[in-house]
Amino acid sequence: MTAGPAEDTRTRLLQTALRLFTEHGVEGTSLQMIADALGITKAAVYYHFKTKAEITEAVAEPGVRDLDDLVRRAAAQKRRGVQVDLLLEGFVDLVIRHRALVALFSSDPGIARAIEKSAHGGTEGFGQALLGIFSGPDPDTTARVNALVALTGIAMAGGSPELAGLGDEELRTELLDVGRRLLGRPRRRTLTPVSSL
Amino acid sequence: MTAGPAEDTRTRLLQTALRLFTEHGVEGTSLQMIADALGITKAAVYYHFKTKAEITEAVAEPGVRDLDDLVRRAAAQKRRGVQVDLLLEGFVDLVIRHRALVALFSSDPGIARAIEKSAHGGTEGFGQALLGIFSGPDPDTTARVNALVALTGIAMAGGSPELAGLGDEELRTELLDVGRRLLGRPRRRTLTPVSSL
DNA sequence: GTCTATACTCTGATAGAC
DNA sequence: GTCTATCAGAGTATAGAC
Repeated sequence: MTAGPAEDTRTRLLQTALRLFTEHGVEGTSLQMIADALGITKAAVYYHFKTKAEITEAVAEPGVRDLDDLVRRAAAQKRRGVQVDLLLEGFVDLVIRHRALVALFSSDPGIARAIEKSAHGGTEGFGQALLGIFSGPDPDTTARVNALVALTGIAMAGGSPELAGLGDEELRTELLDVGRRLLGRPRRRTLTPVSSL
Repeated sequence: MTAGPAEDTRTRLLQTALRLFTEHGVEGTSLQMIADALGITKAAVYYHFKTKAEITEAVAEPGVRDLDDLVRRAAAQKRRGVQVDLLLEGFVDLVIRHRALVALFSSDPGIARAIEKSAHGGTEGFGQALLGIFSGPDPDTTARVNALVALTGIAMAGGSPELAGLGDEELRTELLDVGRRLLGRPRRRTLTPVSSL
């Protein structure tokens, strides 16, 4: 948490790792590549992170943290409509804010597993928690399918290179629209800015 | 293509590989694990496939082949409505028929890359082709987002363990419904059976 | 506390004997 | 068609320089 030369190397390492992961995938990025890019040795990398998995977890951590916060905040709401709206808007904002990470996560099991492990402080993946709120209590099959398609579709579309050229605001409006349609929420203008989460 | 003892080992190898890939992911499955499960050595595996990537491609091949056929058949249709309906129904059927494969492909870049390489006989991934038909000519942003969400959502939901307990017919109905909703196609009863593709 | 040197095991992959 | 032997490179690990 404190600043300093050590923290600096650690930070540079994570930035470099994210870049290399994005370019070559997690599997396709070796510790040697990271070390070379930083001008240090493989063993030096190992000093900062005991395993490669620890690096992927640290890279994903900002997104995981935001997602975890979001789920807690949504779960704390009493009315289901508010719960769903808050979760949907928060999720869309999160996908946009962490676009690079989401793109990586959407197409790489290394990151996906890191997220499931590190998050929610427990055994259960919090994909379950998201789905539970989106599909509601005692959901029928249709509700479950719609919730799943909304969740995965928003994440995949948001991370897709296909839409990488879209601006944040436009992408946000589109993803919210499609999410509301799938979840049966009324379409409305929301004034919540992207930076509010 | 001919039957025989060689083909038998090859077949067993691919079955075993799919099972292990599903359990541990592509990256998490070593050639040694495959060899051990078959009671042969790693080098024997290399007799049947020159690289590990060749194994993942061969595992994915049945699904890739069906998808390729589907895209060609859809592209051959003249009217856009027919194109979209045929592609949607075919895609849903395909996801259901190759559930295990889709689950793997949805969460593993090893398989995803194998598919993009081996398919459509060329440089361009045929995810583009699917998207092109779904989003239509000169699509606006909304159409592109809806097509992306439909495509990825159907694949991810169909391959999700969350819906693994659903029967083929029920899953088919649900995925078709959500797909039609996203693509703006009229909901209708279709009599095309799963086995018709 | 930060890093280098070195080495160990396992992976994907190749060559050649049977 | 399968084996043994071997390889370079991966992730992991420790000892020790500074």
